[in-house]
Amino acid sequence: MKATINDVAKQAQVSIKTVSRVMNNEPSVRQATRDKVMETVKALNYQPNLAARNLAGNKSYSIAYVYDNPNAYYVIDMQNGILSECKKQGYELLIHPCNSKSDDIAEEITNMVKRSRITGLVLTPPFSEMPDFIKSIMALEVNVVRIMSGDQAPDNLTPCIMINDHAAALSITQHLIDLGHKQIGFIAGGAEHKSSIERLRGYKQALSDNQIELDQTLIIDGEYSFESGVEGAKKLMANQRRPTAIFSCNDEIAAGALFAARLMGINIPEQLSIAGFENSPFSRQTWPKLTTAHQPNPQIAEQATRLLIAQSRLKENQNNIVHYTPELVVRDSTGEFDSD
Amino acid sequence: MKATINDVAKQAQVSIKTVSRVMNNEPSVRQATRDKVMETVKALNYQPNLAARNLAGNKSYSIAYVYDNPNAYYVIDMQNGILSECKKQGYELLIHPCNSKSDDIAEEITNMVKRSRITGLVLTPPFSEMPDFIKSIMALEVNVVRIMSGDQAPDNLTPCIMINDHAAALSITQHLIDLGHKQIGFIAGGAEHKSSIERLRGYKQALSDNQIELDQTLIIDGEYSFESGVEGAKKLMANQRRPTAIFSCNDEIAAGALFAARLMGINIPEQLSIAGFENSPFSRQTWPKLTTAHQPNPQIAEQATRLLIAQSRLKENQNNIVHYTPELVVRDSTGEFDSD
DNA sequence: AGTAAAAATGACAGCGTTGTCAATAGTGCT
DNA sequence: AGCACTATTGACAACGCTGTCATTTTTACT
Repeated sequence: MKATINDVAKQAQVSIKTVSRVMNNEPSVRQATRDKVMETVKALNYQPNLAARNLAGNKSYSIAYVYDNPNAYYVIDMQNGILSECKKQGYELLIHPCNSKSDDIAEEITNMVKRSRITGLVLTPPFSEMPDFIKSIMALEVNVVRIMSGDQAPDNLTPCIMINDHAAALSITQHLIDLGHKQIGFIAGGAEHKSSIERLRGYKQALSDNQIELDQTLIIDGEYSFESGVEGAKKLMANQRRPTAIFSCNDEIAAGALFAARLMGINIPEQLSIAGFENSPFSRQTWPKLTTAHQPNPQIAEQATRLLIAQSRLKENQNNIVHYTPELVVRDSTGEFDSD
Repeated sequence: MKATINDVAKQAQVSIKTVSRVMNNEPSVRQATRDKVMETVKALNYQPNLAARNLAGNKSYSIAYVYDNPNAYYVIDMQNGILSECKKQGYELLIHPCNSKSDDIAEEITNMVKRSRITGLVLTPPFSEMPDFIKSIMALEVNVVRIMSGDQAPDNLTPCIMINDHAAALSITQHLIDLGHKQIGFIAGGAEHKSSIERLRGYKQALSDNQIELDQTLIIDGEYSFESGVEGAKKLMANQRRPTAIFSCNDEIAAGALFAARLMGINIPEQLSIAGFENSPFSRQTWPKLTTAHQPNPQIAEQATRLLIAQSRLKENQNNIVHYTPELVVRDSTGEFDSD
């Protein structure tokens, strides 16, 4: 039923090694031989057995995406980006959702890497931002690429994709300021997330750049969820100094804030501007549509995978760093400050 | 670095076959021997090499999820469900998003199955509803489980999970009727989706059960998207016989309808009731929250995977069929008909 | 204790590839 | 044609495990 390399070799009247060379696009095969083999491969509909290849070559041509993120849109974007590059380079993808707070998470990943002889790991926050975890993983012979928030890599242990949340948050805040807002609320996404910290930093920087005094009561310690947006907006609107605009740390929070505003009978954007961050699909499915910052996750994932695979082909460390800055997308949830 | 079965055998002073037996939980190993081996396994931190196991055993302990679905929430739910069962049973998951309309899709899947010696495939719509595709895949020695819409399996080629969209749509429509609505619009999800057809059938049945005459102008040929919901609602509200309620074929359409209603200044649910279908996360993130039908996708996926693996252990065909009916979830987007 | 049957263990040949290294064929010269 | 290379090809041993079947040990009886 399933043809093996032996069947192909026999029928094409060459050695199995030659078939192997053709299948792996190795040099030193005469064109005529190559054609003859390829013809037989097609005739027999031969597909190399990956398990055998992995075993013999002691490499797996497979990478794993390790994540702990409840955001379906984010995960799917990452997966698609990784898969797209994997397909190009003939790699397989194993997905590994898991609990980053589990005690033996490092062991869990280690075992997976060993069992499947994983070539490389793609890590997103929070894993990419856990130094001890990174170190224990690096003890294995496995390549790692990290996608994380910040403007420079924390070390050069691995290639990194750095997301400049600081700059992006700065431009969102500047956008609000340009619209005339001076009292701008901020709903954070949780101190355990570097992205939230960086976005807050950008927010503060923008205020300071424009000589607007920072008002701590306008900063809410939230988390990345719809409910948190609801709560945050309620608190902010109950503040003695009511904000005229709210910068929510992501779209989900912003959607929650929108929801809360509606409950309180506040019109968006006439009475309150709300900005999100992420440009997730539902930032276009709210009413009004959200002003936000766009981060091209599939491309980022693809790039990361490219770096990872490139790294795995090298012996020495290269550890490229690539930077991305999410871009402001202005929609209908932000408008001019109207001092009614 | 990485311990092999030989290292374990040597250190535990048994044969590699015994180690193999212990690792695979086979009977006929004395408890004392088993303990001795396990101890050594832990000491050496031995993890069996899956590639070697697959090659030697000529089976892969890995299944693939083949899908073509833009709905991130759905895909993630399915993945998580499949993975959960895979973890329990020691299987790996390969995800394979692809274009169901591509000409050589059957070949693409065939090749993947051959290369990775896939044990089984989990298919969701549209793949599960493509008879020719199913037939050509069944020609391989691969197990398949289908998750699909309908009240009975179309054939008994594979185990199936049947989603009773008809019954669920019937109860949503009945809910609207119970609220006093008689002019109920329907925005469909596209004739290429069995789910949409079944939901429409349920809608019609409910009307007929209640002696409400069917008005074709209240049925809109839409598709499963937010934009389609916007368009559909606009058309319906421009109809000479304006509906007082809209049953949208899924939550995304419903969110679009909600959006359109807002644009037209129509209050929900006072002036118009809107129901969705799916209970996706954003059915809770709209204002007001959507009445919808809940379908426990992760459990369905888990169950499907269980059937798949069970099937793969059998020689003869069992092909179990399991039925699920999504359940009505009443929230705030539907209310009593108010003949203002 | 001795015996037959059952239970536990082991030896060894694959599984379908790739890596290594040797062998052969082809090329450009003189 | 003959030589020294270089390009191409092939033989064969791994890779780390499981399947098969033979062997040894234990158990349950007489």
